[in-house]
Amino acid sequence: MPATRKPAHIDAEHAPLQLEHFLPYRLSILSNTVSQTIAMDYQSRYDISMTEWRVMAVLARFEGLSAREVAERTAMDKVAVSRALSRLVAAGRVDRTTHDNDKRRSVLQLSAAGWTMHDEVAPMARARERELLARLDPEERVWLTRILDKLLSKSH
Amino acid sequence: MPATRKPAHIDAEHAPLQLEHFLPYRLSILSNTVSQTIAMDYQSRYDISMTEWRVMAVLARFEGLSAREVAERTAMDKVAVSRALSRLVAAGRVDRTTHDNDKRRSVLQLSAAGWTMHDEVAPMARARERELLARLDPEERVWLTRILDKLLSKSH
DNA sequence: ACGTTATAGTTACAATTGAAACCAATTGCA
DNA sequence: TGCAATTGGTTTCAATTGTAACTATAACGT
Repeated sequence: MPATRKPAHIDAEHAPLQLEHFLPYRLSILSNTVSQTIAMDYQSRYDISMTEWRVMAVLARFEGLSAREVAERTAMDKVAVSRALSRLVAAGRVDRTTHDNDKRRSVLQLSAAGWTMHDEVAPMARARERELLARLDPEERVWLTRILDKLLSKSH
Repeated sequence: MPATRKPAHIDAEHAPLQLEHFLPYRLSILSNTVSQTIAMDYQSRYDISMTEWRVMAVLARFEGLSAREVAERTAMDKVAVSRALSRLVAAGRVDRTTHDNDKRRSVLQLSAAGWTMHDEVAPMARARERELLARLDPEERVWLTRILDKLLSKSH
């Protein structure tokens, strides 16, 4: 138990950062904790990574996307999407065909097995989200949504 | 420009996740964006990673920590800390000695060069944090702090 | 004091990730 | 047309990270 420690510099000479009050650091800790909790749910049961799950999630909502479109919607880069897809296709969770009018593009959709898995994982993910939100008052939940909307909006 | 796309399933049969409204996903995007912006500031100027910067930040506040204590305060695991430290010591930014009464423990502190760098980077990091917070109203900033305090508190 | 267990930190090896180069198909346009 | 530039996607190689094993020292229990 390392109790309170003497700060290196009591004077403001160096003005060191207080990590535990530094917003970027706090966001990083929270995000990692939350994502890891959810990831544990599916990584143990199914053999799937967070990136693969995100790809499946967008394909559940939008059928027939190309890999590039998946990349856009998941905020992943195209290499990561390519790798996730090759695993998903190999595992039989995603069907990949070629676009009729553009042989470069792939046309992606969940397979039957992919849907089955999705329908098991999606409720778990939502349950974790609810758990998290349950720690806030209704009022706080509204503010959080509003704050994230602002901070995530592209136009600065 | 892929306009609005037809959802794969209009009926609630599969209840797909809406990633863009899913809290864990939004936290992840925000956290990554923010951290990367700050990291760009120092990665280009100095040759240093985010983990190394975090180690320096805690050593700026608390002199003479051991590696394990650094790990605790940065929420990094001990291997990551060990690696960060070996680079920092090699680069002459951190001085490492051995604890008098326990030869296993290291005693760490920023070197003069480390302090110089710290004093240049810390204000930049704070400036980025201010930039981010400037996008919120004062009221929202208060709520955000309160919400993060709650979500980060250990006792669930 | 002595053997067992625990702790601090590093090393080694595998798995993951990132960046650049690459291939193939398509588009733009002289 | 035909050829340069662009786009969709994959591959390759290096760098980063994660996990387990390991070394050295210290603490504990008898």
